[in-house]
Amino acid sequence: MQLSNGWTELIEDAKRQAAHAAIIAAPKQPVSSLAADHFQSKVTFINSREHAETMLQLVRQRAISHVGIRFSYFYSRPGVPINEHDIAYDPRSIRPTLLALTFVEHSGNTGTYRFVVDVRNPEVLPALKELLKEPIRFVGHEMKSDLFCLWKLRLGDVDMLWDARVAEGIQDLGRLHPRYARDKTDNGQAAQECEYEERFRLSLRGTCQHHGIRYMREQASLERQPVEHSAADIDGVVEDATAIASLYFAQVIDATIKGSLHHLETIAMDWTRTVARAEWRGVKPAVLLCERVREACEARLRELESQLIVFGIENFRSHDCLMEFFAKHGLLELFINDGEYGFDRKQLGLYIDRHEAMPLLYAARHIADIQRTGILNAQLIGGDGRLHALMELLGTESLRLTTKWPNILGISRIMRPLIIPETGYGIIEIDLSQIEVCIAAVVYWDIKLIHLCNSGDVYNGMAKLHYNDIPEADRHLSDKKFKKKHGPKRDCMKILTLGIIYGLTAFGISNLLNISKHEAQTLLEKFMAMFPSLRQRRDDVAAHAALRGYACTVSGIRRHRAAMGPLSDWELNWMRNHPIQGSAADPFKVACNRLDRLLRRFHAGLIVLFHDAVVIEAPLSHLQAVADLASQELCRAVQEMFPVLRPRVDVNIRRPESWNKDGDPNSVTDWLADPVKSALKKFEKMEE
DNA sequence: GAAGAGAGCGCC
DNA sequence: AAAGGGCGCTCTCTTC
Repeated sequence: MQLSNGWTELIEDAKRQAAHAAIIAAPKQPVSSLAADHFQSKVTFINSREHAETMLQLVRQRAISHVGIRFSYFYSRPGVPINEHDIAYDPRSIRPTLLALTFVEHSGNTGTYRFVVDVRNPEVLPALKELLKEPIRFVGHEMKSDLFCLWKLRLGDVDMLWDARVAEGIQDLGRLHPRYARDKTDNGQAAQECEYEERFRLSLRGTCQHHGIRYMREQASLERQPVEHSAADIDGVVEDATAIASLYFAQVIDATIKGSLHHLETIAMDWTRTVARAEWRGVKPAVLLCERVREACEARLRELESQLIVFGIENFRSHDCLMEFFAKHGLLELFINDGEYGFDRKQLGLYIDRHEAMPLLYAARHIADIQRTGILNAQLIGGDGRLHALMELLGTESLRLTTKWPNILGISRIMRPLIIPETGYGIIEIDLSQIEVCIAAVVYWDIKLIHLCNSGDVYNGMAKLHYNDIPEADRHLSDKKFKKKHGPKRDCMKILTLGIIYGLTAFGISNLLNISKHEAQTLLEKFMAMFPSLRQRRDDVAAHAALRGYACTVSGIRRHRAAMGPLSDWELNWMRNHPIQGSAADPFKVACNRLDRLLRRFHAGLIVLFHDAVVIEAPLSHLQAVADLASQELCRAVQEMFPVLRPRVDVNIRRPESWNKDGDPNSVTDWLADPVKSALKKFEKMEE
């Protein structure tokens, strides 16, 4: 390990900070006891250095349990309209105006001390910075914006935080899943009502209402720039901070009752900070390359569209147009599936040589898809030249992250080189290999599967067990060579394994492998017979979950069903899956939380957080050290939580000049050379 | 004309 | 009878 590199910078940073701190933190007078009563039952406005230091002294003298914090702010850049309802703001353009702090004291002198700090006056900042280092629980609501304000003001971090929105969101997961609303289907509005209800439930007002705390404030506009603080602004932000402070104990008790306190304390709260920092940091788009991709898409699509019109396809995006076209050529029966006609790419690919128009159609679909790549939207680039995708912590029932504007997690693999590092930096990606299979093995405690997971490529191992026609000599090949020689067998094992995790049926397998239902059934039976305890425990766990009404991860996060009566197929599926998907997220988040702190010494940072992989932007001089550290932390976190596992990582570090898949930084330029040919690449071999 | 549903595609 | 867990995004078509 070469950790020593980064320490030089760290120490220099510390020296600079120490020199700075010596100037600002030296107390002017000896410490004297402040009359605490004086600060109770009123709001103290802080707009000078002297007042800020008094506040700091008071906090240090009192036995504070926690503090509710709330910034008021606006965005100096106008937001980018995404649709009728949503506006994307550049987080870097945030302008904090006020900070309300409600300190809660619970020993002897029970009560609160309420302050509002005018953070537009730089004089108050040094004392504030000191205050944030105090070992107090800082409680916020949707703390991402509070953290952005702290970072904008260069006030550093808060160590112990509690996000009341996250705490609320983690309880009762699953109850408002839109699927329940849809299945009841008396009216189509149900799903939307679900979303609205969820939004209200997680709002400060909704959360206060749930816990019986009085709170009536309306949210202020984010683009209005207050010239002077009105009394209403000040009252409002104080009311927020005070309500937030009141929520803390109620939520801790609630979380204790519902079994999620441990998860909140050890994973979720730090995760909010980790994710906020990734959003704050953003990713850098290769602007010129994006432009070239945009132009290529437009040009090629125009060509393809006019060619398709010759064949009578006026609009290749229209289902009806395709129906008409295929009916005219007597090809419609190729696309029938369960009484419906589907023209998805798999089906088009299957019959690509049935008509001259098919390849054109296939290519047009592909290119239209590339055109939708979110990072091509130049409007979303922030003032710092980077894309700050919105990262939502509570976007899924399994507590995986979701991203939007742009959906950075959904960028097609070949388009990843559109993300590049800043000058002097490189991009690396580290994946936990086959982690969900490993977690399934542990959660459902199948010794045989655990052993396979620990002894190398798990799909290779399964193939060796499953197929008895593999020559003895091949069984001792390296994973890489085995994979190359017995690729199809390995792929089959992979699909069957995903079947365990995702609840695939024989019907689904027959579709995926293009085999008959009967063959699929036989294959699945034989496969499941290899792991009898996995099957048994998987069904036991689901049966218990059904009785309780919720599935549970290893750290105690529950996903509830919202219906009574017998389980639907879908519910059975997620009840089997949630313990795996949700539990796999835990060690991943723990590792990211540690990396969020550890990478700072290298001036490196996490930029994309997948569900089992991290993308890191790091100075070229420390690239290897950062990769080693990240690999180590990812493996360590898995091992701490699941000591029986021997996790491995895949490190993609060879071409750090861009984000890429499997070390290929040229996938975008290759695509640009001939987009149509690229789209049809998989059919080339068939023609030869 | 707005909004929802569904299809289809991308990611893990 | 349905048939693959978790998502975001965009386009078309229908409905209110």
